[in-house]
Amino acid sequence: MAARTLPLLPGTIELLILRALRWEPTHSAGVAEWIRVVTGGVFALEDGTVYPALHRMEKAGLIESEWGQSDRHRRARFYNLTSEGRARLKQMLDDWARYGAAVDAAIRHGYPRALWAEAPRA
Amino acid sequence: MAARTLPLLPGTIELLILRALRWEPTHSAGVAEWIRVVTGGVFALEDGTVYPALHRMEKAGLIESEWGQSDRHRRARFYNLTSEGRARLKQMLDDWARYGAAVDAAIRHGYPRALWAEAPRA
DNA sequence: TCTCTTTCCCTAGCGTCGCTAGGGTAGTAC
DNA sequence: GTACTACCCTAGCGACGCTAGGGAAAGAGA
Repeated sequence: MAARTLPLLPGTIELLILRALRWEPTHSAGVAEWIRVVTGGVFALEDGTVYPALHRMEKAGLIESEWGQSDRHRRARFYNLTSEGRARLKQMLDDWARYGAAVDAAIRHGYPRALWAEAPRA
Repeated sequence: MAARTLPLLPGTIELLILRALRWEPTHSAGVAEWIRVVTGGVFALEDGTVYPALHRMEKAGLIESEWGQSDRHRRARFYNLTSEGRARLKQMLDDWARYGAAVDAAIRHGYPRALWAEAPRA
């Protein structure tokens, strides 16, 4: 577990989508609805945001899809996690934890520069 | 404090930089170093990442700068928070808290869709 | 004095990604 | 059969972080 650095967090959507699909195959509107509900409305994604993300992720092999029928008897494309997607989810959860911890550490840091800087090199 | 939705977090850099400048005017390399140290190396930003961010933020009035001398006797541009920058920092801290809470809520959510979905509308 | 290294400054260009805006089709309701 | 809803999709844009370059100034050592 090396002290790998992290890029500056694009792709929270990916994490949320992977998480939304963890339980059962779901179509786009269902994913968006799940995200909206469980985040208390903090994230409210439009169609046009979710679809490209889903397509990107399918292309990347993280999810797969097939046509089915929605609750309301409409044609709908249901997405499901692949094993690669599950691995990715695991990694993203880990990254998120480290990311959040790092930002929190910076936020809570209480000392001015003079006190954290190392002594001048020899 | 309405249940405003949040965009999907670009600009963690901005938060980190504002936080780095909270204590005293610091030049670019100092900011990058502070971020690297307090995040335990999780974020290691290059010059080319920090400068555009600083310029953007100065243009936006969040920080201001003047030439000075670094610890190592080099010409260096020291950045400082403006009052607008402090207000922005406050807001970003709040946003970050809500953002993190929302993502955490989604991550910890333990129920499949069938159990969170509302009953079908009348 | 001359060269090398370090420190700090800066920009161009690229790829990714979320978002807005728009449009299409199939099923249901009236 | 007309309106409405649910679900699908894409184009194009702007923002942003990143890579990859390069340049000037101060000190160190020969």
